[in-house]
Amino acid sequence: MAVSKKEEFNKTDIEVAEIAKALSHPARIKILKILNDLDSCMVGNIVDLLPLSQSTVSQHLSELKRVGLIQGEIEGPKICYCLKPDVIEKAKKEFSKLFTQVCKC
Amino acid sequence: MAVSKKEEFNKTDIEVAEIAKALSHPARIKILKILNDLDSCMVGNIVDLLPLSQSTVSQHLSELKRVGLIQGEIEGPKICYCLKPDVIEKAKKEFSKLFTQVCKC
DNA sequence: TATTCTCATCGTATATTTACGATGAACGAT
DNA sequence: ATCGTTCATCGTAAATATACGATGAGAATA
Repeated sequence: MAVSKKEEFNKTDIEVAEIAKALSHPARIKILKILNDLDSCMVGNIVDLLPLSQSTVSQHLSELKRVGLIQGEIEGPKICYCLKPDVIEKAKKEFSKLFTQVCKC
Repeated sequence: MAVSKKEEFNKTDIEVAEIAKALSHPARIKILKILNDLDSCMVGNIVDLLPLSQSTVSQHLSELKRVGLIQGEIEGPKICYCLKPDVIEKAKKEFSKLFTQVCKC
């Protein structure tokens, strides 16, 4: 695509778009729900619940981690992933604000 | 990417992901805001407010139209685009539900 | 009818995303 | 020290997204 022009927009719009991008695949939506449901949050557990390979799931986790919606902590040979409620809360507010702003109400 | 596996997820997650995808570019976020601000909503007006070519803007409008967030009505040689508040309202609720569900609160 | 305006679509180039298997690093257990 | 487990990353292939200019269709206007 030649050259991206995303940076030419305002910071808030870019931020919301980034979060939206992280949520733009059903696997990532489901991962968030899984992390909310499970106590233990090994990658293997998540892989078992998705129709995707381990490496693909790992990529999806990276994308969610990139925007800060989740975090991973090393726990021996395993990695414990979990939600970051403060970031999710912030995202919730930003989306709510956007929709309200744009909803003529 | 070999073959997409998106259809293998549940319908609700796919729907939310689709809306998120439509919101995953700052140009499209801005277009929603522009449509909310302007009375007249010709494509040309939108193009003037974005750092993108007419054809690119047209593609972004198509994506928003595809998921139903906006609609376009022919008005002579022009096309009047406008928001679809009911769909936006629905999207707002779905995102709110997702974040609440996933926020441990 | 010819011209102009408005916009979608086509063709194209390049970037990014999605998917997988293979590999290797890090760690615990034997 | 070796082995098994766990996971990220690499390499790769194919699909999709982003961007543009060119073209053409449709409608109003001259």
